[in-house]
Amino acid sequence: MEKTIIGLEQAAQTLKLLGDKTRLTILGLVKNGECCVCEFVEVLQMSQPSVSQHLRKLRDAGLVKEQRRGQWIFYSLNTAHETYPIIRQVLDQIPGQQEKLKALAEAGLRIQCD
Amino acid sequence: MEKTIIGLEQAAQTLKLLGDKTRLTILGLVKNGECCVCEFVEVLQMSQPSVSQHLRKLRDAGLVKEQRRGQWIFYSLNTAHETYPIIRQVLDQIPGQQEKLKALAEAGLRIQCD
DNA sequence: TGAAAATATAAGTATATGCTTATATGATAA
DNA sequence: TTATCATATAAGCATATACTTATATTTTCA
Repeated sequence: MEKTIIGLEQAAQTLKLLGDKTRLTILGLVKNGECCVCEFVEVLQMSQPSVSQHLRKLRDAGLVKEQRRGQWIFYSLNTAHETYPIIRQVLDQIPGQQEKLKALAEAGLRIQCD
Repeated sequence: MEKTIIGLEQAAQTLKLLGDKTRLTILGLVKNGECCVCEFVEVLQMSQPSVSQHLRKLRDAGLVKEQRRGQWIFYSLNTAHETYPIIRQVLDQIPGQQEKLKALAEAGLRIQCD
């Protein structure tokens, strides 16, 4: 009656990526939409290279996808990935990060592209 | 509408513990019952000190609890812990480890105490 | 074309992690 | 009490991780 999709090894690798406060916050931020790197930098209050390196790990594992729009690169959850169900479960059980994006928007720092 | 119980920091710390193949297997093994250390050693095919060290991490974080019975120490899921819901969700999404315990039982290596 | 902005990558470093071997503790049985 | 079994702990070591600073790449705009 099990409907396990991913193997234990891949689950462990995915959970290791989630087991970091910065990356977990990043995933919480893109839970309902996309963000660009400078927004992560602003919200997380950490250096741009450090943020980029975390994003690369998430992207290499397929957990997020990137899309360039102009000079910005936007990251979003890769809902098509096989690990997405487990990630969704986890994200639904931790505090939402939406209010941080709201604060960004109120400060006029949210990036909007057309 | 969020019913998040644990904070992001604690979630990250818990997920880091789950992000290891050995520990994830251990949790899978105690998903439906308790096991003693020698059973973990047998199933995982790794050294006893290494297993003990993983168990200590899980116990220190409160994810599992231990109970001594005779010369054996049995470990089981700490269902009362605040991180239990998230752990349960994860365990329900990875392959079960029950068949390994079944193999142990058939080999007459399962520990039974009264 | 050239400068500036956004992002990525590389290299270096300090700390964390997971194993090993050796030893300690605690319970049982002779 | 002494030996043995099950488990825990300590110390040492190799690798992984997450940051820093410096530099490269790509896009936009003047």
